[in-house]
Amino acid sequence: MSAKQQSEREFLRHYNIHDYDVPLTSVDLVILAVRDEGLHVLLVKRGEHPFKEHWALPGGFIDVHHDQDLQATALRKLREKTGVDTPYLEQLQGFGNKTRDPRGWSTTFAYFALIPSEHIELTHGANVEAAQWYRIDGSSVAPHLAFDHAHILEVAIQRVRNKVEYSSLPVHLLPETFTLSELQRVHEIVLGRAVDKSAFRKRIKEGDFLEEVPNAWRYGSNRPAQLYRRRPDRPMVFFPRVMSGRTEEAS
Amino acid sequence: MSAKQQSEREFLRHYNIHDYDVPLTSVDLVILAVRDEGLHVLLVKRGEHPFKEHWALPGGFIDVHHDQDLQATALRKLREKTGVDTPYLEQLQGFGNKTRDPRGWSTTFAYFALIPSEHIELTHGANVEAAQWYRIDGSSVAPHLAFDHAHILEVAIQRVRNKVEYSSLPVHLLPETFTLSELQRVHEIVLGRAVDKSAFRKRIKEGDFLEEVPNAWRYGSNRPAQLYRRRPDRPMVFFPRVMSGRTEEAS
DNA sequence: GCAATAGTGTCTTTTAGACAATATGTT
DNA sequence: AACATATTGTCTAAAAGACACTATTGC
Repeated sequence: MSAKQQSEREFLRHYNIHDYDVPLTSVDLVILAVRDEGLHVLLVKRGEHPFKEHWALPGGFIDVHHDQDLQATALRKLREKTGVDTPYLEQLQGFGNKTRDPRGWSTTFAYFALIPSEHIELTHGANVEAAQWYRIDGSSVAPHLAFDHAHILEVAIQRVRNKVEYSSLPVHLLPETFTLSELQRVHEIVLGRAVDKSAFRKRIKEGDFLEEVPNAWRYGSNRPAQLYRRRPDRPMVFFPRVMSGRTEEAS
Repeated sequence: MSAKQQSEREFLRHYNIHDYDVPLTSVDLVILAVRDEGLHVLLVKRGEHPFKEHWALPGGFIDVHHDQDLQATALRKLREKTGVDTPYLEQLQGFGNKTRDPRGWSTTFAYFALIPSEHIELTHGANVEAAQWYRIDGSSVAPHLAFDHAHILEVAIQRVRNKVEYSSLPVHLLPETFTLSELQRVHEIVLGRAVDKSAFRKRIKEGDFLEEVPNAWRYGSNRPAQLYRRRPDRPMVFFPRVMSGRTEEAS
């Protein structure tokens, strides 16, 4: 072993994180789903201090003994609350300051997850009294949430709305298979405005991140619609142009 | 005081962060500048363990007694290294896992800063032996950096390259006043390819985030060029379309 | 005048938006 | 056939790319 390594080893032997004043570090989740023609976020009622009895984003501390990385912490929390195992999960942003948590300097890594609304069973984990879907109306903010969670939620909604304009993100709000009209509807719901059918379909086909499910159709009292599914090899597509959206409101 | 508040107060009296196993939390900075016709990142040589003597991104721990929030920590670090006080500063992403730091589970909030290359004085703060500008070539990664800093740098470069395509970001790499040609050159340097003059100028004017400096010109052995400066009321502009960039390499 | 860079104009290409037309199922 | 929604086509509009042209300085 080199002298350099020896020296580093010596340093580590005496290092103890408890000797330092460090901030709290947590992971919080903005879990989004489309249900009942509206975008919804999952909130939980806190069962423990601080902010006991307040509604909050699901989240918690990193388990330094079991979590491999931040994403693992986020996935663990998501699984605990929803049972969903393979969502679309993306880091939103970090938040951290002196005042957001009464316990002291605190930071959080906020993630957002998109999940298909079907077959979600809300489970009440430890420290949680209740969980519920809260509808996102316009750009209005949620009611009074614990910590700075109202702010985090706002940032998340903005990010998702924005990303819908130029990426294939919204497919993750739909189940395995879906029709183009259903996909268009999801876009309209998230954006809060109508989208031109023809332009939308041209754009999606151009993006080439979907494939037809052979011989699979959605039937109704009208012409059947082709079912599509995501192409697993194209997890995310970015369009070179945003939907400029001069179109009127969604119906 | 309500029973609820009483209860929360009681909880906080007994709370002590040192009772828990928590991860390390730091803030790291990717400081970028254009100098000598190339994009450069500021690296420092670590003076302390771990990774003593290794090159790393500047950064450090949150000072829970003095820093108000994460941004303040980042600004403090930036000021310590460069003397720059009002850069463009944006949070890049959080990174955190079990293995990135030999001291144990560790997280970092990575920021990137864009600074004009003029009049930067590199200062060696505490725990730092040396600081230097490292040139970013193509998409190649930096040499062996401490921790996962090579990865963080890579993500930062990607983010900046991407953002240059659809936003007014690059003005922050230039001094107070500059010509459109100089701005175009910065775009070309960051993107690594040539940009069409006419299209570029139309786009910039369309964006309307610059204003002419009255009666201010850059002289040379050619036609003088109008000097421009940022419009303070339009800190960032996003274009509805990316520069698709079918153009050849930069000269 | 010549070199060099600043700045503009014109034509083409691409893709979204508007909106009409056609297709195919159910009732 | 009537209806409802799926799917496609046609025309227009907006903005970028290619590239040529003009403008203004120093030498």
